[in-house]
Amino acid sequence: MKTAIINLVKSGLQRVPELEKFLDDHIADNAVERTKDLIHGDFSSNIAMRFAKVTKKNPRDLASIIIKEIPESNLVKKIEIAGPGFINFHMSDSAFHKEISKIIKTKNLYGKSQNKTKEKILLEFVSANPTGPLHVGHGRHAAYGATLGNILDAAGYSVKREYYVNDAGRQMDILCVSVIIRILEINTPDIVMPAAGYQGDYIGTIAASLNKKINSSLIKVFVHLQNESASQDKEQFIDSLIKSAKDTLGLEEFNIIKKISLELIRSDIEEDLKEFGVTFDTWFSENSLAEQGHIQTTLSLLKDKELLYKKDGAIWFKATEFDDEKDRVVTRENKNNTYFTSDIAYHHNKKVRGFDHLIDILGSDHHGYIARVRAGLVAMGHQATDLEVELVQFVSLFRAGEKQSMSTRSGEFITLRQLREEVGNDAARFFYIMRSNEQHLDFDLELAKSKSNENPVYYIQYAHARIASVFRQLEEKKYNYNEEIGIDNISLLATNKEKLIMSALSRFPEVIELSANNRAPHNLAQYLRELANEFHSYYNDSIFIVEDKNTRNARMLLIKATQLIIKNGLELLGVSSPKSM
RNA sequence: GCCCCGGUAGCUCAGUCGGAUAGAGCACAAGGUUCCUAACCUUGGGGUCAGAGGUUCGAAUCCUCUUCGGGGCACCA
Repeated sequence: MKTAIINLVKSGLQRVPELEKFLDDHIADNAVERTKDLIHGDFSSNIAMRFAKVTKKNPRDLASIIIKEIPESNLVKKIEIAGPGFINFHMSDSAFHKEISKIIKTKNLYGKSQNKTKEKILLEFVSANPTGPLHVGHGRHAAYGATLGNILDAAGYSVKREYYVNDAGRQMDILCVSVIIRILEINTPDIVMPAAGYQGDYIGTIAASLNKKINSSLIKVFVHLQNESASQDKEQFIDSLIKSAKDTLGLEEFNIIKKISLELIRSDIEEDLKEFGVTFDTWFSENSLAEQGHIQTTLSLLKDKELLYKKDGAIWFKATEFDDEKDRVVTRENKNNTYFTSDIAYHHNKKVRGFDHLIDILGSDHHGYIARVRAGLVAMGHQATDLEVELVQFVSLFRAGEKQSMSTRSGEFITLRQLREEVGNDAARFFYIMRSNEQHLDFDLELAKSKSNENPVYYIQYAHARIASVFRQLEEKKYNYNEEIGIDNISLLATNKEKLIMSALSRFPEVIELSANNRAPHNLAQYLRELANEFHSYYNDSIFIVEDKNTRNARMLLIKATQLIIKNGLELLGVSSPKSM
């Protein structure tokens, strides 16, 4: 609907000689917006004010020149100049009626782009280290990423979702040692988990499920452990434990325990997310990059480009040549590559796999990392704009006004699973995305749990359920819903409430477009609340199941369309649409 | 010290490349159901858009400075 108005404005511009040259300007594409107040019509354009200066004309005069050139359309009832030079469009009733029958006919396709003509996007999100269960912070990433993916899909992008599994590096060794200690603990209960190990109960669960025989050589690890002195650095201590475990068990045995532990945790995360309605097209292993030689290829490519140098025994990448603030180590003094090296290879690999645009969803604490990854990507021959990073701010969990702690190592965090069990998937999904991702989120457990009017999820779901209930009532009263009669009599929808709700419904495609462009699912959440509000208001104002067959079917058609949009919208948010509550 | 995000009603937050009288929910006050679910609706009060300058026809929105809160500035990930 909005596109139609934009096209009208453009064809008006086209016939004004001094404005013709601005036709392709982005100003023309963004010159039309919904009005806040219906006394200004349905759509409004500020185009005359925008071009007043370059044409040296009074905005109102320019507006009248443009209006004269705008072609007739049966969508538009009236065009008028208002205020300092706005061009206001009052839509005809039939324009809205057409939109409603379009919703009814296209059903769940309404508002969604049919052909995937836009960029191929790789959306990477969550990517939490597989060292323990997801906590409530990861939940926000999961909800935001999944919803954004759905919305981008709906807006016509081809989207693949990916989870990057950090299955290489030191923290995996720490995980493995933590598991070994819990295995030893089964026969040696007084053994102590070092401070730098993973403390969570799930480590014990893994140890128990491994069902490993106690190898007598493991006692050496135990002895080593007993020698822990209070003065020793806890990070150094765990490193020496890792070394001694590898030596006594042998690398092969150590890696078996590591691999099994990793897969147990990773598959648990996958299951957790799946239950949350969040699925991925690929689970990309960091380790596979090294195994398939991508890290070496990357390093030698950078070397060939003379972008690497040695200093202090380490190998550095000239990140400063690509707008990073300092050069970065790719290979440490101990010959191990850094995490950053994997990331260069990884992001290069994403491009090689044929994606036009890469979106990474990261925690806001990673913002300092962006410039460096982008530098790596550009060094590998790609565009700086190929990589887009969306930052998600932290989640604070509140219970009875008290802030809950969230530290992974200590094991005292609230998991995503616990949250879902407590408040339910629907409330969790909605609460996570109802605020802008750039905003710190105070997640109020009591509120999310409350089955009351304080909870915005139920407000929207209730609108959907109420409509289902009206259809049930219709049957009980022995009436049939006839869609054709409804469409034939759609012009009977003419009350103020009906106009308001039709206007709200016709906004849905614009909201999808807006949410996609702004990477802002909360826009959609807010829209659904407004739509539900229009419906509840209509419900209280009007009787749908009336005697007159024509009016009855027209109204049922309208609320059917409303139900469709609410369902489509909630589906994008990953929230269910109950038929009764 | 440098960088990123934020500061909008009592509380939690929306606010579309800058647009018309700054909005919503909760809370508060007053009403509404012989009729399709009251998990609902209607009405009302409530604002130095953190502060100060600037840009212009027009600023919550853009620029500069100040201030407060969160985060980041590794041969960790």
